[in-house]
Amino acid sequence: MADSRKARAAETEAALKAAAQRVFDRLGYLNTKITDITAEAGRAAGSFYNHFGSKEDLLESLLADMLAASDREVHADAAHDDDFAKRAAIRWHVAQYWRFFRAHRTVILALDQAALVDQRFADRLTTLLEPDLRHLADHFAGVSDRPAATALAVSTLMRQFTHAKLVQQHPAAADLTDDEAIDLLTDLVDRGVNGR
Amino acid sequence: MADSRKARAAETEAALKAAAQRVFDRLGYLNTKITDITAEAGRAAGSFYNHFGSKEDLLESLLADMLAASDREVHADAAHDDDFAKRAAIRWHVAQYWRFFRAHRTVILALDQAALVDQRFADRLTTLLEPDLRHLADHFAGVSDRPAATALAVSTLMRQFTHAKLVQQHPAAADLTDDEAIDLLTDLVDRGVNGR
DNA sequence: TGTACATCAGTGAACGCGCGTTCACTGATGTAC
DNA sequence: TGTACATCAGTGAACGCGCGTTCACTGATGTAC
Repeated sequence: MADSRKARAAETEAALKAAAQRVFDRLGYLNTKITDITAEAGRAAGSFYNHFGSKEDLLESLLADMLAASDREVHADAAHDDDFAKRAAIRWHVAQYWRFFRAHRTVILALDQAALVDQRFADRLTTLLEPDLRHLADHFAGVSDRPAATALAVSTLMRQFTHAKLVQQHPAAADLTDDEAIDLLTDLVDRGVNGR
Repeated sequence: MADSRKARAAETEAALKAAAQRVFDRLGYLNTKITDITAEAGRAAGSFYNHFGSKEDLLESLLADMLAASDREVHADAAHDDDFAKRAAIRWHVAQYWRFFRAHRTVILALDQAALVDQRFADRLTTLLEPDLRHLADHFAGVSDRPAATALAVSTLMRQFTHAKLVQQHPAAADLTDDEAIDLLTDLVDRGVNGR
């Protein structure tokens, strides 16, 4: 076969990415050394640099994968109800976020950690999240007199609560099923803005 | 004077702590090198180890200071209304948290960063925050059927929104005064649990 | 189809930078007599 | 009160560890003729 070399390279690159995710999960992005990743992937240390310029570069690559997957997921969904006066519309968005976080938590957390020590990543992340936040703010425009700030509050609430439950496995949320957690958040937001 | 030596040592230690806070503010805890701190304090690198065993040790010391200050602040306050069916009681707690975060933000953020890469700090932090969370959960007991999870959600909301506004200076919250921010959070929580 | 050479992915030992940490030294302060 | 010695805070050059990064080498795959 004329391109088994390219195939081998692609295989190694994929193996490094997969290994990176497992190690990030175990040690956290910041605590992970290049050689942790290559060891987990069963390759030599030098191999890493055939595929990525640095750990940050690899993370960028994982981010690109996540965004591609996210685009696919969003387009797969039918047009959604955006009337936040209705509880059901709010619940749909909360559930959407919950699923997204659950699917991509390793990369999301790695990005958070990278943003903490690297201003470039912090700016990058803000820019990436901005459209989602604006989208949320649009939904709040009909039901709140401060849609932008409310959207920010609600998105931070979802982000952190999801993190507490799914990553920290915080005892205060331990006995909630996913659906119960989604309902709890939905109620807080629905009543919080609709005053029901 | 018989103890001007002790006084000098105490002065240097205080200078190192103050310098550390300024540098943490500027670079973040994780990005700060020991020599950044000693340089900021105008001392030699070796001087650091006369007072602290490590950067973590210094942070522990700042944490102790913060807890002492926090105890004083709490005791200075008169007994507060704990009936969360009343908006005023909720607002008092939100405002209290806001003030605390504003006063101690540098140390709180440093602790967050330390917890990210050091499990010891993460556990430490969870243990330290546990009483506050329980306190909050008690207040929610009368108005929510899931007081523990609600307390967690509300505390993460306050933590992150305060962070977004006071640290990131997020554009979506830029035009809010402190009082407006506190009112927005109060409304979300009050309506969110009391369904008004 | 076979042979000779070129290219490429992968290897891992070695290099070197950054930074935490040490330690012999200084000068000032405290103590003993 | 004065002198001699001890103690201590602070100094900064030097040391060494950890880890990112390089690079000469290997063996396999692709290409030219």
